[in-house]
Parts: sequence; C-alpha cells; structure tokens
Amino acid sequence: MKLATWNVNSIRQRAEQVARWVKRAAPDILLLQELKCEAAAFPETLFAELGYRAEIVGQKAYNGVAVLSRLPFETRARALPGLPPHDTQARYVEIEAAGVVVGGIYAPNGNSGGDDGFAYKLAWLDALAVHAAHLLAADTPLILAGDFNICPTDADLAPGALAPEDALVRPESRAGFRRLLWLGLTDALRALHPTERLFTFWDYQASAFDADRGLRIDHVLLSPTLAERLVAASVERAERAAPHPSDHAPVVVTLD
DNA sequence: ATGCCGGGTCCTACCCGA
Repeated sequence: MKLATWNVNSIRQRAEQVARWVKRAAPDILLLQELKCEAAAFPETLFAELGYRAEIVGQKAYNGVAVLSRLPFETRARALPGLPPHDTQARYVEIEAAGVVVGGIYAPNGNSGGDDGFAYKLAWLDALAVHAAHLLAADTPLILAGDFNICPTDADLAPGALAPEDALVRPESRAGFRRLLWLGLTDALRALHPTERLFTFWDYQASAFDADRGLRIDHVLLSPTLAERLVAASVERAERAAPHPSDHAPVVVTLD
C-alpha cells in the first residue's frame, strides 16, 4: 500500500498539480488537507477519471479534508469522535480500506484566537489520542496521517524558523504528539530517516524554500503491525518547487 | 520575530495560515 498526505492550501488552486502528481506517483490512498471549499466545489470528476473515489469533508474558506482512494473503502467518520457536536470545523475524515483504518488529520494551528485558540488545539489533540487509544486497544491496523501542525522536536524545524512560544513548538503541543507515540504509533518518516534534515512545509515568504528554512509538521503515524511493514517514507520536495505551489509538500509512505 | 506570500470572503480590507 502506498499512502500519501498533502496539505494543498486550496484544492481549487491546486487541482491540476495534484492530478498530475497522482498520475505520476499513483498512491493507493491520498489524504488532502486545507481544501478551503465546500464539497460541491471539489474537482471530484478530475480524480474519478484517474480511478479515485473521494470522500470529502468540505468547509467554506477554511479547513476541509478529503480522502482519495483507488482501493474500495467504507467511510467510518466525517468528524473526530469526542469533539462537542457544535464543533463544525472540517478537520477529520476516517475510512477503512484493505482492512486498515485511515484517519486524515488537519489539526488546529493554535496560533490564532489567543488562549482559546491554543486550548482548542490541545482539546483536539486530546480527542485524537482518546480515539486512537480505543482503536489500538482493539488491535485495529491504523494509519493517522495529515497536517498535525506540530514540529515534534527541535530537529523538525530550521533553527530560528519559529519563536519558542509558537503553538507549533510549544511543549504542550509536543506532549500531545508524544502521547500518540506512547500509544504505540510509529512516526514513519523518522523511523526510516532518524537524523536527516526533513521538512514538509516552507513559508511562501522570504525565500524560505530556497533557503530550506522549513518545518516538519505533516506526519504519517502507523500502528505496530503496519510499522513492521514500512519499507519507504519520503517528502516530495519537487511539488513544493513547482510553479504556484502549496506551502506544503506531499509525504509518501509505502507498506509491504 | 514576522504576515514581506498567498489563500479565502461580506469585493476589498481583513482574516487565517505556520
């Protein structure tokens, strides 16, 4: 199984690039984040023509996640279980394909909205950990992948790229990420590239990409039996170098 | 340390991203 995740920063702006990449890379499953549109505006037929069925959790202007799969799948959830019902932010979609539960993640950034905004980020991560714990307790083969908006360690950002009080590196955010690892999930990129300088996001400003001043905030987490099958994990930097790119590059994982 | 970039929308000044 080849699985990829990509924060596209507007699927309407990125449709042609994503379709070209899908054609070339041929992932079995592609998780998308920051669609920035409602489901009706998602370019569904473009991907149907390439053999992919979509599950779209859209939202006007902000957020928005989707799964594209060329494997048959069933949808299990269109919101993160455990969040209050009045929370309508489109940040989670969960499917089951080939016996594997796949959760597509767009975790809150946590820098806007002051204390409430950061508290929302932590509450969201807490709900994610509780949900993951339930699935893992039942030995469910599980992949949680997407934009977690967390640099797990100081090795996961260019020196000085963020202030110490930034929500992406705050100790509470990093503890939220470690909690997922303590549940038994494996960070696929770091498992195969323990010391490499690896980023998945580069700011549009100040030539951040050319200077390789990036962040590693997009992650693929694998449950134990799937981690045993991990054979490759990479960042598709060429997509960040393309004309009019997203500020994120795809992360791709291959399981035997 | 930042909103210089780039997306969105109440169409245009402002919000949000990381």
